Amino acid sequence: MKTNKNCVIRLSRYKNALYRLKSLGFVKIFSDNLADAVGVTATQVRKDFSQFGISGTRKGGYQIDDLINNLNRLLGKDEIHKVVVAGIGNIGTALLNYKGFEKESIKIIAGFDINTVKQNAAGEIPVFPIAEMENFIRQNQIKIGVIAVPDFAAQQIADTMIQAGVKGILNFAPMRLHGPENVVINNVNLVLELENTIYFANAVIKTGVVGQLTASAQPDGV
Amino acid sequence: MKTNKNCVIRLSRYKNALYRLKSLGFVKIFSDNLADAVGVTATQVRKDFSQFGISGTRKGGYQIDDLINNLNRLLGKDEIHKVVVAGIGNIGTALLNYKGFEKESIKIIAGFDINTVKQNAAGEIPVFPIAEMENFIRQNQIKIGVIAVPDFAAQQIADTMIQAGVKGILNFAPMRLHGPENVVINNVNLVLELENTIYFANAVIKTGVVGQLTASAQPDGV
DNA sequence: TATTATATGTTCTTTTTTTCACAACATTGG
DNA sequence: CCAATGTTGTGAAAAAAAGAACATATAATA
Repeated sequence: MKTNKNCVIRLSRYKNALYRLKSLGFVKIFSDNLADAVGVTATQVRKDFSQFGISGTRKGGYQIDDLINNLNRLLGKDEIHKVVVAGIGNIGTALLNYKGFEKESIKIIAGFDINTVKQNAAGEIPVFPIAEMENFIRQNQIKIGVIAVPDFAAQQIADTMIQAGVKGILNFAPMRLHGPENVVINNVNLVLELENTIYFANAVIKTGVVGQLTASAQPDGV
Repeated sequence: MKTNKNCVIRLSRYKNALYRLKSLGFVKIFSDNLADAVGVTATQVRKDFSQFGISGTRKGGYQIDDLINNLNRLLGKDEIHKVVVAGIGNIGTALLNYKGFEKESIKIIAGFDINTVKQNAAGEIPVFPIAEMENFIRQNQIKIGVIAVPDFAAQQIADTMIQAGVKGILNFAPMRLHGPENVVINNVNLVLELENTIYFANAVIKTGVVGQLTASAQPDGV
């Protein structure tokens, strides 16, 4: 199958929206409702589902529970994913505190920081010295790491993670990280997001309307 | 001119990379170097620049300072942009503490929180009760707001901001916000980013390589 | 059970984005 | 001053993504 990256990202959004709709009491849904909720066209929704072999019934639309199950399966949520976080500053702390991961089968099992004040081996999610990260990753066979350290330290942390066997990195440091072909690095740059927001807002202020933006995020491999 | 959204986002990335390269001592740069630094092709870099009327010299490449100036101008960095942040939790605090905005002409001038413990009118960046936000935005003619409150409160905060005159919102709450056509809402969903990373990492683990992902982020207007 | 209204699944088009290829031009060295 | 080298800028081609349209299936209804 041709794996379309934007498509996968949309799948995540669908799932997200479906959880919300479900919590509102909906049981079934039509492509155009879901399209509205996510901000794409109904055709796109159907096409995405079709591409991944998800089908509904020709007049009844889609069962939300079925959809969620299918999406979870596709997105790999039928197994628990263990994640470690390097850098327990504000963003790292936010992630450690966030309660919304469990239903996604994501479990942050440890944090690492160089600052002894942040360390706390007895916490609900323990925080260890960064020197212990490599061993920890190896021993627990962690495949996903989050980098929330200052930029100057980021590449080194990434290298360590990769060396220890991590295959996916979510990077919040404001720089592009490099790694081998078989590791996915997803960069989220908050400054950049704010800048873009400002740019488009300015465009709106000057021209009236920008229309529907559907711009690029940045899972960039390597 | 046809404003290509992805293109604008790449411009931000170029600028980012250029600052880094400059700090490393580089003075001029070629399209392929920059392409490497950002993770696109050299042609793409030249075409983007061309589209926005930025030019280099045929054998000397581009002067980094010129580029940065041009990009800043294009991205609206020749004026200071005042920003307010609603919700001084972990992410809100991270933004308030971040020192990298100044060189981008972005200035976070106030935070707002419902929790009196977070409030501190005398701080370097003052934090006021959320009830004062609307007036503050009006009086200071703020055009950009950041939402870092829990999901259930997000839409209401957005409505208030928009009512007060905000034209661009950067939303960290894990849900799609709605607003009128002439307001840009840029959603950054950290859970979703982590999920996507996991998905693509799994793909790597199973198939060996995903190749260069260039997937979508989501400035979605409305 | 037959009929009708409605939503899907898919093909075909259109649009957008990216890449290729190369002419034009600047710099460097003889 | 000329040739050799190397990089830009851009039009044309290719690829990818999104959208429109419609045939087909199915739920509801009588």
